[in-house]
Amino acid sequence: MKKRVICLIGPTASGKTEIALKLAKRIGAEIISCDSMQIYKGIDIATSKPTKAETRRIPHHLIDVLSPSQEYNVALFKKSALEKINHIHKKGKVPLIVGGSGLYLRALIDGLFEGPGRDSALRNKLSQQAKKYGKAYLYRKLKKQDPEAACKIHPHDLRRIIRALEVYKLAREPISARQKKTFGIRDKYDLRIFGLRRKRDELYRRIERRVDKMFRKGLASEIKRVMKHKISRTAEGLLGYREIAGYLKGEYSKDRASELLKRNTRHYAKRQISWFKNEKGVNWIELSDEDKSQIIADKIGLSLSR
RNA sequence: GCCGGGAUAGCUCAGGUGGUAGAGCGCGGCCCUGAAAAGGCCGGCGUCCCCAGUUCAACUCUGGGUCCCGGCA
Repeated sequence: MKKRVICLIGPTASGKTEIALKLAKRIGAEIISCDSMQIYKGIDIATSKPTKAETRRIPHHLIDVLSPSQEYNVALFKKSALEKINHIHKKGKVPLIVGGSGLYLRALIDGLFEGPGRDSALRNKLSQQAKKYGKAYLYRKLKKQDPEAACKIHPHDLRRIIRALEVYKLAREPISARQKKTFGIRDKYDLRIFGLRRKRDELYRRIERRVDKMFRKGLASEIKRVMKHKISRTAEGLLGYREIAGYLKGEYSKDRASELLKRNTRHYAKRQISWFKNEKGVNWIELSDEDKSQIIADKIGLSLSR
């Protein structure tokens, strides 16, 4: 009999954390965070982490493990998530994977191609070339090496062009060929995926309320603290980092920073919605403002026991 | 009150010897496999302030209004 793995996904501010805690309690689960930013220590407000009291009640994994100066990526996530799943199963408990990093989740359940990791020196070299000769130069190169990948990648999408060239150079095989050879845990476990959905305007209102709350809780001083130390490229992408840094440097007002953060978070939520739409096998749960998280958690729990 | 400047997409603004108009942002949609809270792509019929005149044709010219912004009183 296959062991069970449960996933809870949804866009930012959809209410994952709260429902996950209640569900975990009900079914005796331990939570694995599927989140590229909650992995970082010292960034709590900006990432809306569960509180210390909450993580004491329900064991959480892959939260607070890296310093913001360290890089993180899908491959690292996948590896440690697999370990955690095993570890939790051995304890006779059920792993509950919760988060909004869509790529991470997909890489975990459908697999990540076996490829060379990033090579910073090579990437630097390539991006220098792009600056010197233009993106089109690199794109033409890719077209010659790997026409299939070039076909999928937009000529302006420099990041993906570079990655494809990087893989070709290091692996001596096109990325498009490698990407076909992936396997994940979809069939290995009894996988149940639940997705949270809300009406667009309600979700956006929740985002705005959450950002206001972050400011009240001291978002600005948290970012100020983070800015004092070296920060990795990954952590730098955190929503709130650039927006608050601009305010702290005196480029614009606090209100403007809040406005920007709200807008950028809305854009982010939209991208998540787009991404999750293509996720296979999701049981979507339509939520509204009136729904209580306990009742939703109970519903999910009930559907799992049938 | 006088003298300038302005009124065009949700917002900020371009524009045109008269042939019904664009950019950025927002907003909406989408793509995505080692930076993913990142990165990329696509989408514009809108009373061109109102009224009258000239004209085959006015958002564009002329006259008269209305409102806004400067300066001077």
